[in-house]
Amino acid sequence: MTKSSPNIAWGEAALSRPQFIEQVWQEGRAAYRELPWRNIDDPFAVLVSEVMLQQTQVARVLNFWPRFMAAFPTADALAAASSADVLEHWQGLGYNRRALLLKRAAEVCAATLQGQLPRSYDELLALPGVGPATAAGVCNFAYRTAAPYLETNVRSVFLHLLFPSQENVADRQLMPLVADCAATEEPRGWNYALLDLGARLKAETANPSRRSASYARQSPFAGSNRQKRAALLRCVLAHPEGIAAAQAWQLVDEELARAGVAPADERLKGEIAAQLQREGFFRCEGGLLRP
DNA sequence: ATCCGGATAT
DNA sequence: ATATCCGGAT
Repeated sequence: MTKSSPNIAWGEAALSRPQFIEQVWQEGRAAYRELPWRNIDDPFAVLVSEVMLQQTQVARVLNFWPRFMAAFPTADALAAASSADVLEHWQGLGYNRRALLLKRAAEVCAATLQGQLPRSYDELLALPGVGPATAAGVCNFAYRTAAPYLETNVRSVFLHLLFPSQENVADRQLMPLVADCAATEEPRGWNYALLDLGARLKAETANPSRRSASYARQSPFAGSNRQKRAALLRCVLAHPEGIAAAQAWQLVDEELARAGVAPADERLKGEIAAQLQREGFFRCEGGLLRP
């Protein structure tokens, strides 16, 4: 049952493979969203959009992708830019690590591929900050070469149509179906249809992806390490000439206080600053935190 | 107060 | 396997 190749178990629903594919094409096309990073062949521009769309919704990315691409139009440009400049353009998008990883990916392309992006899924996957979904996104959308693309909107479509009542559905169950459908003549259009139908389903009904085994609730932001990390980074970026750690933390504590959040204790402050340095967000030179 | 969302390090 | 990483909208 798990192996018979043309007749893999097609979810739990009474929907055949051709019926499923037809329905996704029909409803996905009807729900089509025109987005600035769509229908372009430039793999770097697509990579930037895919990385921004990791853990960040379309509405937010719309405010950032055009400005980012104007500032860093090519992998060479991003590789040559300062981390501070790149992080500045990322502020407000969240999960700042992604910006550093994207810049490192650009540096790999600049150093080893004359500024071009790799063509193959496996080589894309090897780039910093590029996982299975992002690598598949670049293949499908930029190169129009088919690759199984499984992210939240796609997951929602498969769960809604093929696992309508099952809870805790693992990606391991979904992936064979996604891969089966991915073998198409039109990988770009097919995956746009999946994304757009998924987005429509979420707008109309309870998020089907909540029935995914990998769905996780977030811990609260207020009072979190994430909040303090982000505030410290913003503070250091605002002082290009460098700022003493104690002074930076005083400014951060004031900002937290305005948000009704207690200041971090000294031990935590040290750990957060050290962690950010280790990850490459800034350096400590002559007692000054410097982007 | 609750919601949304991929990759990486351990 | 599990913990961690952001911020705005609602």
